[in-house]
Amino acid sequence: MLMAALRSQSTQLHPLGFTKGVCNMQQLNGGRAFLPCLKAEVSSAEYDEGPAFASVLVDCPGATAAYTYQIPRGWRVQGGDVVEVPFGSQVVRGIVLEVLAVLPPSVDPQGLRSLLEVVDQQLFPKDYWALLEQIATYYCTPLIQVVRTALPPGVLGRSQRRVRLRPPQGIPPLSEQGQHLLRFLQTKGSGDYSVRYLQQQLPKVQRALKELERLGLVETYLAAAASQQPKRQQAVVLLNSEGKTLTQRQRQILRYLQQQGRDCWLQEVLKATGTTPQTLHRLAAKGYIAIVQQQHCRTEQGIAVTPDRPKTLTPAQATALHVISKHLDCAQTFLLHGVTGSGKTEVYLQVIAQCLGRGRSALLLVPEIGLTPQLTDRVRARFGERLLVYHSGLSEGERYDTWRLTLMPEPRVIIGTRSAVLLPLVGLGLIILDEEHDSGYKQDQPQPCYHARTVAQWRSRQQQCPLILGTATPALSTWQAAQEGQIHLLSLPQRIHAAPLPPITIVDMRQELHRGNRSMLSRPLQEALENLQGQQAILFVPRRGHSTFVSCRSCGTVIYCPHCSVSLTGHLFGEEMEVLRCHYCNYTQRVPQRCPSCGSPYLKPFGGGTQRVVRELNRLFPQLRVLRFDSDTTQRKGAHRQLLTQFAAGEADVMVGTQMLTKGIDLPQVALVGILAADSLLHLPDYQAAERTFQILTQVAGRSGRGAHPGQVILQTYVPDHPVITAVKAYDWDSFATRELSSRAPLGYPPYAQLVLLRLSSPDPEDVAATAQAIAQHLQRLDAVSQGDWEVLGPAPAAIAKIAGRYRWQILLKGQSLQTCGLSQALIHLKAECPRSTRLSIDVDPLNFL
DNA sequence: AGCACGCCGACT
DNA sequence: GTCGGCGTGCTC
Repeated sequence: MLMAALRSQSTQLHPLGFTKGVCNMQQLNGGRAFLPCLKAEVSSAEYDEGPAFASVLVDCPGATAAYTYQIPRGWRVQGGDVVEVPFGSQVVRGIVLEVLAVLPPSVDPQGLRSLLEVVDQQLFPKDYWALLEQIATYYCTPLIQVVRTALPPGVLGRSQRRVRLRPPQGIPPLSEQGQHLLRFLQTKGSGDYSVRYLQQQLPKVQRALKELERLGLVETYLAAAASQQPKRQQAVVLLNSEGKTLTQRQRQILRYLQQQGRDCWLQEVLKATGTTPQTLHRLAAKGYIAIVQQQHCRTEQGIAVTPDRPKTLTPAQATALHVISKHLDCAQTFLLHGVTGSGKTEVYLQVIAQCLGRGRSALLLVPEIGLTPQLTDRVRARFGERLLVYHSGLSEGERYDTWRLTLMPEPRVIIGTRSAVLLPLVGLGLIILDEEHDSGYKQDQPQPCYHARTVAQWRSRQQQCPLILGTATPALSTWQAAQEGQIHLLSLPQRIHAAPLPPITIVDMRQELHRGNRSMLSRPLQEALENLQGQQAILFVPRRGHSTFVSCRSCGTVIYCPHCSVSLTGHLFGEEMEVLRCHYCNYTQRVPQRCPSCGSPYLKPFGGGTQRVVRELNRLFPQLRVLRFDSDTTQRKGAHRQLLTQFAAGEADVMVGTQMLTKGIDLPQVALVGILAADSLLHLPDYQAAERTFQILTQVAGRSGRGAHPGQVILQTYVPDHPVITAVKAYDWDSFATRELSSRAPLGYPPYAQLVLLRLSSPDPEDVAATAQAIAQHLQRLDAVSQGDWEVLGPAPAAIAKIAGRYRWQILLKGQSLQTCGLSQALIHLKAECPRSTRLSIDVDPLNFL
């Protein structure tokens, strides 16, 4: 309740507290921008108007309300400032919500403490703050947690308690633990550790620490939170390019600077002109150049690509572009529904160009950055230095700098994953979600469990700019909204150059078995592989190592993870050595020699993971060169790109891979796509199984025949008559969507209702079960539920009943619009009802039910 | 998250 | 009696 009051209050007050959000922007420098400066000058004379207090949102779990602090005399503090404050025995950071002239009556003046430091300023443009509050409200997440996910690393963060050795002195008698700890500190490195680390490494550290501290052998101290700072480098500024007293060398340097037409990094000049720092300093002394410290932005630099020009559009592309460009000032959402290979990207690029031309930035969201190097390259080729890339794989420095750059209104193209929708993005004029159906846009791990599409829709409304959702296989909710007219539907029904979609052949695997073919590769697929004739093939195996579990052929026992209730998956290390690994917690063990249950030696991997397919291929077609493309082989940084490049260059004939193959890969030489086990997707325990299957199969099929060759697709299944399979075969999106929607309506599944999933977990199986029961009962008593607007399903153990030693239960809520029924507040307060051992997470509009 | 405070079981 | 386990509650 306090939080709610605070929130509504602060929303009203913010316009006073927040300034424009962008401060002293340095001028751009040859396409290279500099970061906004960090700290405003503090002058004691001007702000001497009596006591002031700051209401601070503290970055500390369990502290969701705001706390009031004294602002030291002469400090200039505003809403949105990041500050460091004392909090209990620690020092933490927080955000100033508002500045108060009088102390709220609820705060005891005796216990009042002061701000310690202003760490950062002007990070929250007014609109941006409103967006974060909207996310917090909609996704039932404390505001501070939303702020924490939105800010780049190194802005928040807390101090840590550390220990260090004091100068050596006589060693008095010590307890066993004391000796142990002292020896640990002395032998390992500097003898300076965080208490947290020591607690993980050694038993009973607390006690031993106190002992050593009492005897003066060690001291503990509070280390400040690690801050990111803009990086500074020496730069050369040209002041005067003409002069009489110049040497040959000096003239050459000045000419170079003149040609560049911008400030250059000192290192860059040295390298380019082959000169020495002394020469440059001599030029500076003569007044021709200045050498200054400037901020250097750590933004991801792509490999150099040859510039690219806009392409001629097909009539359908041209129509789509024309319609969108008439709405560049409207908060209109478009569904760009284009079959695979229909040239959606070219439409994006040309809309982006128009947006930039109007001086506004464009945000291009992709499901996973590593999977779309081709798209990134194309954007870079078209827009060069205006491109910024943002995703969680960047270094902390890169993320910090890129984040700050988007505070400046300079028009840019930002390409990024889900989290990029949370960038401040001042001057935003266009948002594009490529592959909008992809579930990678939904966060389901830490709260807020936001969907990038939902947040993008809010931003589009806030900024009065268009939002383009592009895909060949829309999410059903998107499709439904388009049918109802809330979204403007734009179709690209044909491939570029009117290339046909590859025909799909369905192979009934039951008959294959009947005919005595026990291989994972059906005869038609084997024949197609034999007849590749220099062209390339992709074999798709749903899910990594799906059903490569190890089972005993004698008694049927399957080896499971001791921590999670999932079977372990076999992995090849080198040639033969099999290792078993858990997909959830990464527990790893060797394959046992004998079955742990019956002792039989016939313990064998089962089913067809990517590795087994590769082995089978090698056995049947030793002449074919095979590449494996899954999360094992693409873990290294840049491995995605490397594998794709290798394949594109024709260094392999067949690529065997998982889901990753479905995404944005454009390989003209692929003439054959084989789908090995379509069924395992269809039968997942999930109401979206049909939708997902249709999407994945259609996307994979679309990888074929993108070049001059027509291409073909062979789809293996045990249920050839399943409506999803027949719809995929016919490329009949409309009838599939209609059918699927009409089956969801009576069950009250989205888009006909809203779902909220409560996930509970605890190391104690009885604790979770009991808590889940208690919460479900509590929910039953709420007005929205007892009046029948909302339904409580469960509690039930989760499909994966245990992950990383925690037992999991869930409760599903189903109803109409969470926002209007007053349930959100009740959900937020549920956390307080859980015992410490159980964790509760609230997932609004969940997509992942495992 | 830390950290203090406080209430029960096994020892000098 | 006290030391030391960890369950509960608070931090402006």
